[in-house]
Amino acid sequence: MSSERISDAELTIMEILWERAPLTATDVAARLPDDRAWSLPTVKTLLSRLLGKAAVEHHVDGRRFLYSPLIGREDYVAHESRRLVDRLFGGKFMPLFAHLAEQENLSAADISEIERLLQEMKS
Amino acid sequence: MSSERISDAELTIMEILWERAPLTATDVAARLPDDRAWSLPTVKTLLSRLLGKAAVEHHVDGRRFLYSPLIGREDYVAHESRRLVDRLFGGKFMPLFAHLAEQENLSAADISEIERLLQEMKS
DNA sequence: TCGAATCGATTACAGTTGTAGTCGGAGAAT
DNA sequence: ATTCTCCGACTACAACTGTAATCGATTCGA
Repeated sequence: MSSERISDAELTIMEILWERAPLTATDVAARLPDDRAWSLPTVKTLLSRLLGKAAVEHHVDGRRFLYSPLIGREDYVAHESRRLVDRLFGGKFMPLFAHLAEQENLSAADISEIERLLQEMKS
Repeated sequence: MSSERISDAELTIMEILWERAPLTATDVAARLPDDRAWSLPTVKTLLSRLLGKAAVEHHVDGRRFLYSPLIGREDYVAHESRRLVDRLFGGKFMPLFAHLAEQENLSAADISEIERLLQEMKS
């Protein structure tokens, strides 16, 4: 649950923790993508906010904290996808699919792949 | 273009203008959905901000303004969809489709509909 | 043991967002 | 002409965001 929204900057932190956890604040900072080379204080602020939002937890390790995600990536992705569908496509999947299919200019390979997925679902 | 993000409240206004334009601020307020019964000043603030973001334009009609969208709904939807794909699915369409298909629990009718769409695209 | 390096906590600060009040001017009604 | 009403413009203000500096405590190295 925890319907507090995770901001863009916070998501950057979550991605790092989803990839590997637990990590210290310093570890997280070291794994930042190059285009987001934030200072350590910034990383700590973001971690605190995520703690407040119950998106991560920490436990003490000596004199520092080890952070781990509390929200799963799957759950987050599902939540955000649903949000988009609700906001822009009247809550329905098909219009989104139609939009994406048109927009993304699917290759023949993509189409086959989708067909395979559909077959799978039928069974 | 105009990469200024449109906020949630602002989107509510845009939806009204996409459905029908031009409209005065008072008209827009009258068409608000019940769960967003904002005051007239609020609506005017949001319209001003949208003007600042070049998402709407207005022209004078006597002593009031008539507002119309400058950004098309299609463009906005495409932009936001792409944003989601980039943020959460590594910019690729297929993982999003796979996720949605699984999540949304497609009916047999949905599946046929998708297959039909795919056939269409092949030609 | 005494300074240096680290930690987490607290504070900062401007920009955005949600939500609205107030004010001065221009028309409308009398 | 005077008052009332309505409009857009400006102001308000707290919460959230992005980005960081500083501070007090602790520990590590010398």
